[in-house]
Amino acid sequence: MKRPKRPTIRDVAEKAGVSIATVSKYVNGQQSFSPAVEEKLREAIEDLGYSQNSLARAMVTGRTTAIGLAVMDLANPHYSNVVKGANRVALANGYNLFVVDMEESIAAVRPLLEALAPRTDGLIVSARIPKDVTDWLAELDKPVAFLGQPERDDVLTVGTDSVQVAALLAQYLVRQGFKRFGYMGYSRAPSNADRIQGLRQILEPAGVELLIFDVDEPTNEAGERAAARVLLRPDRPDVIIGWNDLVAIGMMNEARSLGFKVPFDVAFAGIDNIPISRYVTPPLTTVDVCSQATGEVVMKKIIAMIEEKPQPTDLTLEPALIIRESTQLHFT
Amino acid sequence: MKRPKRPTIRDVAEKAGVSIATVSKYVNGQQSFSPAVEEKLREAIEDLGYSQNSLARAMVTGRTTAIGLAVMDLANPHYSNVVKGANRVALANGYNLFVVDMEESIAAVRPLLEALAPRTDGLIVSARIPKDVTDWLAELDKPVAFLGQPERDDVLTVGTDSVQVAALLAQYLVRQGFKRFGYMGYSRAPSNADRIQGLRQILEPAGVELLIFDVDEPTNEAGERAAARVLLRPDRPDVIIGWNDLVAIGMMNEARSLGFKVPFDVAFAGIDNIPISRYVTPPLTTVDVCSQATGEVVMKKIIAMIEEKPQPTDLTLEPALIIRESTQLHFT
DNA sequence: AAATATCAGTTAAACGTTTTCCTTTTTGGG
DNA sequence: CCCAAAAAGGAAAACGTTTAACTGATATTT
Repeated sequence: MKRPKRPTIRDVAEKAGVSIATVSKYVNGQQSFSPAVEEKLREAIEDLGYSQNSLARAMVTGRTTAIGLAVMDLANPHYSNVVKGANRVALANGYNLFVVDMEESIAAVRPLLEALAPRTDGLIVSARIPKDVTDWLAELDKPVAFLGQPERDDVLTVGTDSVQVAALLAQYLVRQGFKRFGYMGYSRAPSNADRIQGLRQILEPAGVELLIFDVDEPTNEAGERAAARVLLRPDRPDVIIGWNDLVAIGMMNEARSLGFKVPFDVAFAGIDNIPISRYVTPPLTTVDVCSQATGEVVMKKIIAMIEEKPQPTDLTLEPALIIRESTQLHFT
Repeated sequence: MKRPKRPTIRDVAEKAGVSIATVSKYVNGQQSFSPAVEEKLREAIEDLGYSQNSLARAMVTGRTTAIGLAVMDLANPHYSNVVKGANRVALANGYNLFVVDMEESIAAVRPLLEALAPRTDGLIVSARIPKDVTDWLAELDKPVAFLGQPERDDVLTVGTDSVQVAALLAQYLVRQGFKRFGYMGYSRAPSNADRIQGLRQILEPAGVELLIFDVDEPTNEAGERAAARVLLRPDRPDVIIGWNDLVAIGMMNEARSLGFKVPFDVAFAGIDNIPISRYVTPPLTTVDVCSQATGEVVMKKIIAMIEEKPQPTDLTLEPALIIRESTQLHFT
C-alpha cells in the first residue's frame, strides 16, 4: 500500500514562494496579504490539497480544540444521550468531542485516558474511577469533570443525586399502595449503595418491606436472566425497581413470559428514562435523570474551565418522576 | 485556575541525572540499564508523575496507535453496536478507538475528519459522504474504510447489501400472505434507493402493491409522527416496513394508540435487529444486519491495512431474517 | 517633507518526543 | 592483563507547526 505522505506547510511555502510563517498566518487568517501572495497561497494549498496537521499545531499552541469523553458503555442509551448532549454543546462552541468506550471495565480506563489526555483540552469521565487514576488526572494540566453522583467538592461532578432519585421513586410507589418492594441493583456500581439508601429512607418509615437482589450486568439480558430469582419466590414483591430501565425492561419481559400480568401481578419501574421506555408494553414508569442535560451541563462547565471564563451558575439537575402504566393498577 | 504543566521527559532526565535519550529508551523499554540508572529513572518518573506525551511521540514516529470512527448517530443502537464491535477488536490489538458523532449531518463531517485524521492511524466513516471529502480522504496517508452498502471497488466498505436485506424481508412477507405493502423509508440516506429496489424486485413479480412513504429522521419519534399518514389512508397497507427498527417501533406504537391491533389489522417489520426489538410488544420482525460483526470486521481490516499485513479473507456479512410476532397472523 | 505609524513578510526558537550515530564503559576470553 | 566485543548512555537532528521579534516598505500625520 502506498502512503503518499501528506503535504506540509513547507511544501506550500516553497510552491508559493513565501516563508512558512506566512503560510501559517494565512491558514490561520491572522494578517492581511497582498493580492499576489494571497492568490499564490490559495492556489498552492488547493493544488497540494494541504490541510493543517493539528497534532503539530497542538504541540506548539498547547490547545487542541478537542474534548475527550470516556463513557462506561455506549450501548446503554443513557450514555448515548449524555454523549449527544455533550456533543452538541461542544460543536456549538467550536470543539470536537472524542468519545471512548470503557466497556464497563474500570480497570482498563487508565491507558485510555493516557491516550486521550494529550489529544484534548479537557476530559470528562463517566464513572467513579480508582484513586490512582483520579490522582493522575489531578496532576494533569487539564480541566477534568466527572459524570455521576456528585460527592466531593474538590472535583467537578455533574449528575443527579442517586439518593434523591431512588427516594422519589419509592415515595410514589408507596403512595400507589405497593407493599412489598424488590430492588434489582447493580452492586458493581458505586451509586448502588446510594440508591438503596434512598429507598430505605422512604420505605423504612412507611413500614414497607424491601428485598434486594443483584444483577451481574446493567443490561436487558441480565435483567431477564435475573428476573426468575425474584419472581418465583413465595414472598414475591408486588413491585420491582430495576437498576436502570434496561434491567427493568428485561425483567418485565421475563415476567410476562412467565405468565404474570404486568402491572397487576407484579409492577415494574426503572431509572434513567431512556427513550425506548415509552415504547415497551406496558410503558415503563421511571425517573428521568436528565441524560442529555447532564451532557450539556458538563460540557458547558468544562469549556468554561478551559477558556478560564466564569463558571456558569450552578445548573442543578433535578430528577423527575415519569409515571407510566407499568405501575398503575387502576386506570383513572 | 492553576495549570501545573505536566512534567516532560526533560524534567525526568534532569532529576535522574541522565540524558533525555536514556529516558526515552527506558520508557519504551528499548534497552537494558544499569541497576543504578534504572532505579533513579523509576523514582524520578514516579515522583514527577511523568507520563509520555503521545502527541509528541506521534509527531516523530508517525504512529498514534489510535483509530478514528465517525458515526452517523450514536443514539441509534445500530451504530452503538457497530462501535462496540469495533472497540473490542481495537482494544484487543492494542489500539484505542476514538468515536465522533456526526449528528446525521453529512455537511459537517469534513472538519470532524480533519481533526480526527492526524490523531489516528486509520479512519472509519459510517456514511456515504460527499465526493470532495472522499477525495480528501484518498489523499491522506492513512487507511480509510467505510461502513455501509459496499459499492465501489477502490474503497473498502463493510456492511450488508441493502438490496438483499430488503428482498429478504419482502420475500418472507409475501410468503406470509401480505397483499398491500407500505414502506416508510428515509430518503436522505443513500441506501434508501437500494432498499426500494430490493423490495420491488420481489413485490413486482408477485403482483403485490407497494406504497412508499418517507420519514424525516430515522427515529422512534419520527416514525410515530409519520404513522398516521399511512395508517389512515383508505387503502391502508396490511404490512408496513420501517426504514429501521426505530421507525418501525414508533409506527407500531402509534398504530396501537390509534386502536389498530398489531399484527392483525396491520403488521410491522423493521431492519437492523437492534437489541430492544425483542422487547417491544409485539416483538418486532426484522432483518439482522450484523451490527456488531460489521464493527469487528471493519476494524480487523483497517488494522491489517495499518500494519500492512495481508487482508483477512473477505468475511462477508450475511443479513438474516429475524421472525417475531409483529408479522405473524396465526400462531402455529 | 520629515517623522512616525502601519503593513507585509521573514527569521529562528520552541513544543516534547524518537532515533541514528557516536562515545564511553564494562565484560569476558585468551 | 590486554584487547576486542558488547553494553550503556549521550548528542543532535527531526517531526510540522506557531509566534515573538525583527526588517523594509508603504502610508499617514503634522
